[in-house]
Amino acid sequence: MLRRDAQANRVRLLDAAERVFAEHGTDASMEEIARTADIAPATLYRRFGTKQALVREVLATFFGRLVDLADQALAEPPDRCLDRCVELVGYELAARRGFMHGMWGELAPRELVAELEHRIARLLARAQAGGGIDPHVTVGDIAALVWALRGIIQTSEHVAPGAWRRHAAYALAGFRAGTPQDTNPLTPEQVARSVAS
Amino acid sequence: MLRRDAQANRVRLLDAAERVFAEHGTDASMEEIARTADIAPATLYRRFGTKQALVREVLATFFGRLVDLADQALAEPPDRCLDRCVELVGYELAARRGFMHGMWGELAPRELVAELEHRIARLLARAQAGGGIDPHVTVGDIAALVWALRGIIQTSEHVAPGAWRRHAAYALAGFRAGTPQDTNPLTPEQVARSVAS
DNA sequence: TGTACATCAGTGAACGCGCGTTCACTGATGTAC
DNA sequence: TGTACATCAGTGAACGCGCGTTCACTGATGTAC
Repeated sequence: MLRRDAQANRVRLLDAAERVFAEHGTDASMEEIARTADIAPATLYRRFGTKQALVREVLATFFGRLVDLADQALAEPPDRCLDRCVELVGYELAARRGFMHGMWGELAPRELVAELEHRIARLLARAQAGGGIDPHVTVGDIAALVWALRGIIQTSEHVAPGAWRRHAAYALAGFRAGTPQDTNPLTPEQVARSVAS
Repeated sequence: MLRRDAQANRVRLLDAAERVFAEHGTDASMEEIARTADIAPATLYRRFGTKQALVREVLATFFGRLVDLADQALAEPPDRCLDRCVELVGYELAARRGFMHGMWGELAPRELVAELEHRIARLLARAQAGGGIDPHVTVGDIAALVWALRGIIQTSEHVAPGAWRRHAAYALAGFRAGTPQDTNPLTPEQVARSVAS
């Protein structure tokens, strides 16, 4: 059990870390976080041990929010639930642009990611059963859409805000239309010739 | 005019830089690049002045390749040229995963980016005129698709290789189908309530 | 073709800065009586 | 309720490492004759 003052500072530090990371990415220095919280850097270390542990903790609450959003979307009717989930997640990502930097893949909390995938599977099944989504769409395709939005937001949100919404709309339209056979795919030889290795 | 030995080393250094950056991202150290080229770090500085200049130069050849790919795609018939362009660019991005890290937006060569946008505009016009692409699709939408593929490749290429190809196919299907009116958009209040700021 | 010299290339070692992290110490909190 | 003490919190200063960058010097190349 933490002492009262320690607990209060812990909350302030987490708060500062979330804000700083969300804005400047996880490359932001521990010193900046401490300064934002108006607490000495050494205290930050007393509470979280290492920077990695701090990042992990902030990411955990972030993924927790994503899971919440997926739950909200599950309450929508089949023809809207998937769209709603994508939209909510997009807004969340856009509000936390800094988190997009680098690959937090390794620091992501395993259980929460699994949790999220589970919700997405349910959403997708629901949308395929009664929402007109192409049965060939997989959970991986939905995950890819999320990473896609992440990429758009990271790259261009400051210059073309809202571009991710248009992209999501077209991707979802594609999920409904299905993909035609690729009648003229590139052969591996063509790829090798065009793309120097 | 560079001396013969200097010119040769310059090429070797650029080569090493491209390979190292492509694999480990532009966070890779100058020391590693020098080691890869089997040349002393100080020489790297004699040739390129700063790390930023080196990155800039490597990125320029990268964007040059993208422009080339767009040109290749322009030779295809209207119903295939856009798909082909996206496919080629995707392979190129996947082959240079390291470049995806961080935002090279500021270091990207302005003229080549403009050049690329110009080709994309021509490709899009061609595809809209005779290739069945929704007239509402903009150049920004195509750019967003590229950033989207970038995001997917950066995040998941190592765990789900080829996911970007499926995503591209669905997005392009959406570009053909067009987006329906969003009959039930989230209000700003709903967004604010769901996405804590 | 051979030689002498000026020029610029290559380089090992060191510098400086930022940043994650730790130390040694002072101060606040909670508990036992 | 008041006091004494043990425990853990907070902190300014310093440490160490990685990395971009520079220095001072030796060595190769090209050119003039």
